[in-house]
Amino acid sequence: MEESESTSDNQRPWQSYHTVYTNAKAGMDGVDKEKVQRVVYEMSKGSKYFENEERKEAFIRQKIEHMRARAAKLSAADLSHYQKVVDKRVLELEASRELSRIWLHVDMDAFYAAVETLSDPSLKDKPMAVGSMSMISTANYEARKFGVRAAMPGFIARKLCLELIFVPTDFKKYTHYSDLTRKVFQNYDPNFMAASLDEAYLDITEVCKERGITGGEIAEELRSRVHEETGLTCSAGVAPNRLLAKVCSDINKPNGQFVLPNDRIAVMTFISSLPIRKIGGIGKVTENILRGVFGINTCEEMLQKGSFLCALFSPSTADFFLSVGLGLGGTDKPEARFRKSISSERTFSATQDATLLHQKLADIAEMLSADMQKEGLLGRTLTLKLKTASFEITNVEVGTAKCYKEEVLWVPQEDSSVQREPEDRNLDSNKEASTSRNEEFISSNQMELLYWVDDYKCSLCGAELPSSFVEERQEHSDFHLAERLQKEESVSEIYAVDLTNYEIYCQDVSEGSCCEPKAICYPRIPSVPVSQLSVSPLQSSSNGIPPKAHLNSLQKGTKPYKETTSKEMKEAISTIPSMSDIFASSRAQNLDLQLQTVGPFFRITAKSLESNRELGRAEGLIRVWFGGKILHLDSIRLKRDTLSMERSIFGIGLFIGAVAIRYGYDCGCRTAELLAINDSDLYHSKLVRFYQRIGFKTVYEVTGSTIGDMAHMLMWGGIGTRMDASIEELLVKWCRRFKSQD
DNA sequence: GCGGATCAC
DNA sequence: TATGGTGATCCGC
Repeated sequence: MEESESTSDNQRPWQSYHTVYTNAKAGMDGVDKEKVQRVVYEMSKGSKYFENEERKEAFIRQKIEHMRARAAKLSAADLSHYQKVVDKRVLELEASRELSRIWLHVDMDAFYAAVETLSDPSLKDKPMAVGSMSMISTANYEARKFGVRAAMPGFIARKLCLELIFVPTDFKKYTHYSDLTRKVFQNYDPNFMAASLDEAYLDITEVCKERGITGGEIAEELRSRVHEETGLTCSAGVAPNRLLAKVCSDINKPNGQFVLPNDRIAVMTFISSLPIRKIGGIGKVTENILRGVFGINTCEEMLQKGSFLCALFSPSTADFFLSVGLGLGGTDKPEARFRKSISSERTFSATQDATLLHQKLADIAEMLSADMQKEGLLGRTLTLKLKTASFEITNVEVGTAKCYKEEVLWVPQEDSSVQREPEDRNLDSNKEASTSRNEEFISSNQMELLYWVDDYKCSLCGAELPSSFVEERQEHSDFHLAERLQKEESVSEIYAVDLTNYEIYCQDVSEGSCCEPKAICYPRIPSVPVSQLSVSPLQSSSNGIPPKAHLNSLQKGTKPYKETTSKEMKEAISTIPSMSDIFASSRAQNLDLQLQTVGPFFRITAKSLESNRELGRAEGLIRVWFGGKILHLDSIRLKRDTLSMERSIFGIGLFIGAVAIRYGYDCGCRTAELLAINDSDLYHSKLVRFYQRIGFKTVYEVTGSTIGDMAHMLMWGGIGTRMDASIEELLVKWCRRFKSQD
């Protein structure tokens, strides 16, 4: 069997390319499947998409082999044990069989295409597809004769049918007609379950009883009423449960119906020869596995191979398979279903342009944000999805309660036209420069190692500090840290501002990392053409209340923030340094601090009152996130002049930080976030320690070693340590520092 | 809880 | 030239 397949592969290679398009589908009878297969193969061959499909198929084959081996290892004793499990489970499932309800599944015929034909009757009888050259949503029956079908890219469809007419999708129109159909459904089951714009499940038990007519008669009537209301045809299936009703509605498509009586024998007969692929939930992969490993083709065989299924699949999956074999599924009252996620994704041509990618992310984030606002929803988990040019997909998920790395989701506060100042992006330059700089930097690290000679003298400058001066030693160490950072800055003008680093990341990811998740060895990751953002799961919120209030009132067991604050904390908050405290205190140190804001962005500069020269600055922005506002710190940098000063580096950093934090507090932020960039291990650890001393806590290490980190790096502009701090806690912690100076 | 995979429309 | 967008679920760590 295998051999004959592989020899035929050599002569007719298209036979080995398994697309979903050749799968039996209504209106596809009489199609020259061989030709379709060949055309699809010829059009796909050599493309990135094709290569990815081959990878996926190889993976599935491997999975099948693995499972075969496991099945072969099962002993007679194992099998008899699992057979007992099956017998017991089948009895239980059988006992749960529900034959008293009548379900109806309605499925509009070629819905989008039919609606388009209503608005343009000239399309009637012509092969037509709704969609674009890249993707087809629906094809009318004329087009299906050529093998054109949903989910097929348009350019392949055109090859199959040269006269094919393309009509762009128009969801407004489809929604309108969908609403019309639903008004009809309403009359038969006010609680009908809409499965999509063009499909619904109705529990018609009551209507049948009340009117004393059969399910088939209801189906006829409903279909003709739908036609009267919309001019569209639909097909229906009537059966004792939803799973079967769905299968039935497909049997006499289009414009037909099929009734499966509420009778156990009828159901079992129906199911016995039914190909498993007809069952909702069994797709291409599952079908291949079940056939490849166990030789299962029909639902009946699910029961025959029950012991194997129980042995090799999880209980829930095995349960599903067994109920399919029994023709069970979906009879429960439709419970209130609520949305569990909301997402936005876009496909674009491959690029490595970091600015462009960032813009895409921002756009998508905006769309998502808008959708969520429209729906009045809040998220708890954020997922970033990336699809590379080779169609590999990777997700990064993050709980927003723990971590706020979604810089891309900042929502401009009032003026959305505010742009980042151009200064921030003046380094669209060469990664070579950056890389070599790093190498040089690393190689020179050793001479920069600080230790205390004889536990007394600084190895770098000879300063003398006994070990008992813990704080002073730390500050001295920070001094050298800043010195080092400063030197680097002098090599390349701007170091600390992010965004410009994207190029490095893209480069590192694309050429540096070889990723081997699971058994497949992927080649290098190329550019990143697709990105998706989604948020899940959701907690809905009633209208009009600001997000902050929502989060508090919705999180179970979590009292509003203020209430959880301890008494001591409350007292401390009342004494936290005000902005004027901080400014006064800084002037006492001959420091001139300034805070500038442009829209959501801010910059804090520290100048020497004596020399009027800049000593350091911090930049960042206030971004709105679902749980409230967040103070996002891009950088805290200290200037060269700072190094020659007597006063502690830590002190100046603290002053600048304090203004930023106080500003964030005044803006209503509860959290501050930053990335301690890791360009070299030595200074990174010091940087982290510096921020730790200020009061930040590590939330995540972005190492760049996993595919997933790619997303982090895109968002944060580098590898390093993501750190967060509670703004109130910081201010409380610092209060003595500033109050006492007053 | 996270990330990958599958499925449906 | 070119293979989508949205939402759900399950499995394995």
